[in-house]
Amino acid sequence: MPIIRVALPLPIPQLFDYIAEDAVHSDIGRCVRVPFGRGEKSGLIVSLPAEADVDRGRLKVVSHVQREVPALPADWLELVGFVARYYHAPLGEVVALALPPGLRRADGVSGEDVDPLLELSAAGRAALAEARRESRALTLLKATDALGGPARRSAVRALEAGSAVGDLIRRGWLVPRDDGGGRHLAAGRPELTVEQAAVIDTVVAAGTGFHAWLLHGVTGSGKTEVYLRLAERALAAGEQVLMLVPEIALTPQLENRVAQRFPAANVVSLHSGLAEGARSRGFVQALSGHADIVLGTRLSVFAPLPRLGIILVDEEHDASYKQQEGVRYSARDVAVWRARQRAVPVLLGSATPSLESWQHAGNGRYGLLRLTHRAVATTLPKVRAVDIRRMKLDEGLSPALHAAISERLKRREQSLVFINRRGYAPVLSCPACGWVSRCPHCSANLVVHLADRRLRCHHCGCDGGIPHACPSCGNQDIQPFGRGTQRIEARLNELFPEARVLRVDRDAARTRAQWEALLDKIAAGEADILVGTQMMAKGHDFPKLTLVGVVGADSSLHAADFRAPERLFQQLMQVGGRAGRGSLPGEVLIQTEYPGHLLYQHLGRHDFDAFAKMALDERRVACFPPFTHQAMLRADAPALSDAVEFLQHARRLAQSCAPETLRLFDPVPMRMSRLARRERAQLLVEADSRAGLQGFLGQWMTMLYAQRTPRELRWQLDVDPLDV
DNA sequence: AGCACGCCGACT
DNA sequence: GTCGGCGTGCTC
Repeated sequence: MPIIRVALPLPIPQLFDYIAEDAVHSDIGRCVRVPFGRGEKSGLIVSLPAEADVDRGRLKVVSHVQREVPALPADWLELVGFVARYYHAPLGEVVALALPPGLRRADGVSGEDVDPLLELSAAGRAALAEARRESRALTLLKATDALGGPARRSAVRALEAGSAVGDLIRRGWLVPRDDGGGRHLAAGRPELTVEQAAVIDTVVAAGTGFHAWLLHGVTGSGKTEVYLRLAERALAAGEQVLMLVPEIALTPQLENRVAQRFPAANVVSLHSGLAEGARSRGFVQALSGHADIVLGTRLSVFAPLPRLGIILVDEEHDASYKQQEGVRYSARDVAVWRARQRAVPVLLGSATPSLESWQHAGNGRYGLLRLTHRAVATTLPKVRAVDIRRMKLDEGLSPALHAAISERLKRREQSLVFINRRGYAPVLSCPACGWVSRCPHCSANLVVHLADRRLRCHHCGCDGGIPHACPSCGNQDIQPFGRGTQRIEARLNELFPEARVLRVDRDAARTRAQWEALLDKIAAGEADILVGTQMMAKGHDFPKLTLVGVVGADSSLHAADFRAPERLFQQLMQVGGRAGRGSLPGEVLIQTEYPGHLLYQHLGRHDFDAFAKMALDERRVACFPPFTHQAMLRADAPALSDAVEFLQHARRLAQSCAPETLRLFDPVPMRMSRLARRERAQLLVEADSRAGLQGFLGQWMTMLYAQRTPRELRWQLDVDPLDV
């Protein structure tokens, strides 16, 4: 009587055995429904053990084995196994995170091939030949023919008059074709620059097999074209491409570009915003090998790809690759492991690489590839630090920035005022008694949103009305203190009444549709001055944008987090890169009280190498990553003392098994110690070697899982934490 | 995570 | 005398 071992989505590190009469070895990797306790759960078969690890009499019988979908292959089980081991998470939780929910529930998946490959039929060619008058159908047929080969239904739909695609199929002008023709390319790809060609040659010359590359390319140097060419080579070899992007909502442009370049390829996009059915279908297409390109956010690193040929990670420094809840994996790091496992190349690209990756490139673990020239514009923008120490600012705007904006208005070019704070003002305060608007649930201030007259917490989302008098002393004269996007927007409207001011922050672009509408508006030149947060820093081209003014950058110069300077440099470099991407030269003005600060100096010279060297030297001296390896144990409870007590207990347990080289810090309240009515504390663990850290964490977690914790207390481990 | 079992305070 | 509090322990 065969026994199956099943991973279930439970916060405990055990697997559960069941009896399955007809189970065979090839059922490993299949989804199942099993009786569990009083109810039923869905999980994944991970092995067929010869003997159960409990008395046979206790085993229950599996309810259902999902055999309509191909089983997850052994390499995929290894992948989730690695993630479970490295991040010390229960295997079942990793499986639950990696599998689309619909698939894991082991119910059927409908309609796999939703994007058929189409080509012109003889009838279609005839219709094209004898066409005399224009019609929507003919316009589309012509455009489809111009692609020069077979194309996916979705690619045809994206063409002019694309909505007529159903009509063309009904008339028999376009017919399905079943050959896996993902190799066909659209005509008219851009010429490569010398640097781009050299980069591709280097990757190609290294041959197949595992190679990790760091592609450092300045903004506008055409990294995407390098990705597309490498993808093209993989597709031509009949391989699948995995392309990771930070946030799919911010990169519809890339999605379109990939679809346009490879009209016949089956491009599957995977992200958490997808409807359940679509995500399951995409995953199954990857699994069955019908997907040619998987393009998606961090969770797509778990796509099973039987013909995987290359992994591309765009904007590899981006923090959104790190999951910030549950299993706190880094998709970028998992991608590198995956490439090694599958013996394929992986390319990490960025204009501002993470210092971790930069260090790997420096010591030869990664090959370093460079794009030092802009492909799309003549020069990099001129960066200038504006010394505001002796200046009278107008609502945070310096005379220099004011003048620069006026100049752009005269020349009918666009300006961007970049401020990393949304809302009207970061806090409402009373000058008489010192009262400030605090969030009742978090250790954060409530932000003034004047547009809808609310006080809002950016951490837990709660909001309330703006009081007319100080709730503490009754003073009528309470003032918004500090500046956010809305306040700058309001002042710019007063200063430049003739200009069209457009605010671009998370409040203005709450949905993907709103965001795309804003992008269209900017691209169409329907705005003169943009006021934006970091959303504006992501890779978009605005040809008429020639000025970026940075307000309030200094605040992150002395932040407590040792990664703050790295993030600031990355952010300013990225947002500065928005200036002058068309034929017009760009300019960046950074308002600062520290014009001599080395960070700004390096930025002014676009000298990432010098900045990275400085930052890495500081990290080496201070024994921070990437020179040490960290893990963070976090606990949260309604009372701070409970969280701290648990961590102190955990620390005592750790001391009993910690090697000499391990450094255990004291439990401390987190910087945002109170969040959504829960108090949070953390305990940092540091080691010189990854192996030393991992060995310790294994023992420590075993001990911690064995502890019974008070029901109101929750804890989780964060390996390689980003926020310390 | 659920969910049951299991011992101590205010109610029909 | 019961209903129910959540502490503790198990789920193949």
